[in-house]
Amino acid sequence: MDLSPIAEEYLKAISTLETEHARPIRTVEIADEIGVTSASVSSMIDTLDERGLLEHTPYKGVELTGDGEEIVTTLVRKHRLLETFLTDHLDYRWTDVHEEADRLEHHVSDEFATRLATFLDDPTTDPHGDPIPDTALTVSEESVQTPLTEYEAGETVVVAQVPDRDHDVREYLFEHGLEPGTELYLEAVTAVGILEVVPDDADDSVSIPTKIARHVSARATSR
Amino acid sequence: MDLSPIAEEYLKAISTLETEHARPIRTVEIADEIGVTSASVSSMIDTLDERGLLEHTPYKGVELTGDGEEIVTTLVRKHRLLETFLTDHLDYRWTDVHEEADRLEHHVSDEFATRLATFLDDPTTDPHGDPIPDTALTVSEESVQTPLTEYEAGETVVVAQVPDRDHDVREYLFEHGLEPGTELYLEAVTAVGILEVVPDDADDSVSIPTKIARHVSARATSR
DNA sequence: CACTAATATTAGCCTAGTCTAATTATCCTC
DNA sequence: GAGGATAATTAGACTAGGCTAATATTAGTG
Ligand SMILES: [Mn+2]
Ligand SMILES: [Mn+2]
Ligand SMILES: [Mn+2]
Ligand SMILES: [Mn+2]
Repeated sequence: MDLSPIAEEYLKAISTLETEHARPIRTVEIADEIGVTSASVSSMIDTLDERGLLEHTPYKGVELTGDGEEIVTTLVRKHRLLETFLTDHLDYRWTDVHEEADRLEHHVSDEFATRLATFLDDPTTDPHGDPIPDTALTVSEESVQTPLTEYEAGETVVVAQVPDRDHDVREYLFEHGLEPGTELYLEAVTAVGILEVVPDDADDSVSIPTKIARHVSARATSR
Repeated sequence: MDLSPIAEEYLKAISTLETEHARPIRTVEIADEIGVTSASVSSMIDTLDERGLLEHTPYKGVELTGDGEEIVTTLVRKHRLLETFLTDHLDYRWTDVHEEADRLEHHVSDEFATRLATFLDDPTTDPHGDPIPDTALTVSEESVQTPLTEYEAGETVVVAQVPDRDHDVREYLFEHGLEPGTELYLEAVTAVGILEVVPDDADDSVSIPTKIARHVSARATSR
């Protein structure tokens, strides 16, 4: 039988946490990520385990199986293709596409994804700079990207990735003209950790709190 | 609170039956249309009545209220915009779009519909020739269209509408080269009611059983 | 090593939507 | 106008996913 959108959301959450922590994921972490109680998570873990999508060691945590990961990658591919379509063709702001894609990813068919990818000319990154898995569900090496906080005053970098899920961070970046592709001159790093940067299309410098800059990654300019 | 996709499907079914019969709709008719038991329908009727989306006269039948009709029209608009997108931009055959649209219509936001309509250049008919309600949810007068069976041998007509939901009928029409816009010369109507027609792009005539022709509507050619 | 805090699981209840079986209402025919 | 057929509703049970409260396990601290 087919997996429900809710079950799929659990798999995605577990995958995100695995990438973040590189170790088995605890019940309470999933509960926090999704916003349900630990009791609900325990029960969903049972059903996902029975379907062979994860391995559960009671009182220890869970790990996705190959099958579980495959489902997640399919979802991520659909999600990022949808986000790309929304920004590139429906004129959505890149700050507004995540929620729509997060709903639709569970309802578009594989056929739809294949055809949408062709329509979009097989894009490799989404509007937030995240890689789009290809048809074989291979994720291109997340090219070496470094948090903005690792650079030093005087350097010029290009914004590579911005967070897709945190509304406030998205709005902050949008309002200050930062998005994937924006070139930045790193003017100064203040004592309290605020970065003063000058975007390529602006005259004045913009202050970015560390709390936000930590989640923005950038590449050194090839120039 | 928001309506579930399932509740929305009930409203659509009732609306379809109302259009077809122009009288209050009975429980068993809804059950047949959706494929559930009468007991399930009775219970859903209660919830939709409580929400003011239909009026139920026990043992007599239901009628949609204005609010109920509005929800249906919004769904129909989304459905037909999606079908148009799928055929015109994702290269789906017009025979294959109904099912995808029937799922997605419940999950795309109003914002998405608005933007998709703009992207598509505000189309007024879908790939089956059905009218697309506009933003104000007005359905353009279903322009006078007559079933193919009403025409007589010797006339030339243009196919205006084909059925969107019946898989077998869709396949039959597709395989015989009939779709909205196809021009037909009505060669003969046989005693048993089979129509012999010649599509504009074919040399040979094609036989269409009455059972199918009844569901295809056409306009007399303006030529 | 025992105690406590944190975490996980289980038990039991709720809602939405489904079903079958039982009951009730309506309608049609004689 | 009564009887039987048909349709509608109600009762009661099941599943998925949620919750709270109770219980069990683990881990860390003294
Ligand atoms: Mn996203
Ligand atoms: Mn999602
Ligand atoms: Mn359709
Ligand atoms: Mn539908």
